[in-house]
Amino acid sequence: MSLNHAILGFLKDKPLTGYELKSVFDMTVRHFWPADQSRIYRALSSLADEGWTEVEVVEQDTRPDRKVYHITDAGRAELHRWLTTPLPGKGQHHAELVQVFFAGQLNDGEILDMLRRMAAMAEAEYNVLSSHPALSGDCPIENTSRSLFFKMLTLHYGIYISNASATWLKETIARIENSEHEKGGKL
Amino acid sequence: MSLNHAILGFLKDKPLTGYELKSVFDMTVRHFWPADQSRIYRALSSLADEGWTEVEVVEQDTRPDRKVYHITDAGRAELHRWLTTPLPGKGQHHAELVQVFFAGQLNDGEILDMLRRMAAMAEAEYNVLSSHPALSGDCPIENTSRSLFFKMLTLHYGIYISNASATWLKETIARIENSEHEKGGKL
DNA sequence: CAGTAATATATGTCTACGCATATATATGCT
DNA sequence: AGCATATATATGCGTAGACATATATTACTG
Repeated sequence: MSLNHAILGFLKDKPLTGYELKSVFDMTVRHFWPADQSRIYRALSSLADEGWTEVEVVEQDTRPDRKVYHITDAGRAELHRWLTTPLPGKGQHHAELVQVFFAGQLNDGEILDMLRRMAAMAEAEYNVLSSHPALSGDCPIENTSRSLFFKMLTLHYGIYISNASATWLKETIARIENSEHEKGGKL
Repeated sequence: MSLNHAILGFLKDKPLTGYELKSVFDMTVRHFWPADQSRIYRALSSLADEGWTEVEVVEQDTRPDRKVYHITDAGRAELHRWLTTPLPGKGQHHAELVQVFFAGQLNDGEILDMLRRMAAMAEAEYNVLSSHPALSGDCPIENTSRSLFFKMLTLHYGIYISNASATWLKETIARIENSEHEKGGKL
């Protein structure tokens, strides 16, 4: 399970609590691996059950005790195993494309609303990623320059793909505005 | 739920059985909406429960009776409602990017294996989509030229994105072969 | 003074999805 | 003769994920 292994990946750098992990996920991998708070806590339980992490309970007076998770040797081995194992390439479910696929049933106004909305989403995504703090050297996690290189790669991938997506949508909108779909224009 | 609405989309053209729907899904929307056989049958049950379809049982001697599903007026209304409703933009989970994100923990040989494998997958996807029968005019479902226009759009999107993905991976591989990640090269 | 955000963990529950399996028969291939 | 494939539907089960809610305190902001 990728969530478990992503957590191991973060814990390898530094011991963390569930609460801290939630904000680390949000600051770094949110755009390709959004993680729900409740799932992080449950994943942390299962990692400890399997012996891949150990819990250090830090008592606090005024707040709930912090449970700081440390990766074990077994956890490091499991992380390495997973990182070098090909993933079963599961087809992604892309509900927006289902809407496009059946858009012929709508009138042009409805279709343009749909596509403009999607284009706005793709552009917003592009803008969010393009203004990511890591791009201005403000990196929220500890990194060697080597590990930073690969973390930045995923950000650049997101920028690249959201840009491609937005471009495709804008071109499609332009084609529909020119009524190509009614003139039998070639794709 | 998109599966339910995709089924309604197909049934609007033509009444179909679960078995037929499975092959229609595989021939048309598989690349952005893979549908498990068991899920299709369960979806069909729930569509009938909600009154969006009606079942016509066609008896057969040697095989199980065919249950042909027809869309109802309520079903057509629901389909239109869904097609014109913005989807809650859920972040996709992309496990391969998790592997790239933590790839700094691997050695260069392991990383190149990973990226070459991913590039091969992306290229394979690109090749499959590029040789889709619909591109040579061999279209497996009934279509007006208007509805065909939008169905083709999703195919072109897949080709466009898988190409972008493969290009990004190949460029990344080249950069690592040139050891940019060890020279502190800029991204 | 009241409301909200931050710190911190945890459970309950629903749904979608994936995989396996069950049942039954005809046809075609090797 | 045996095996795979196509036709046809259905249930069982495990897991991941989404969303809500519970608990408890401090610190800030209007």
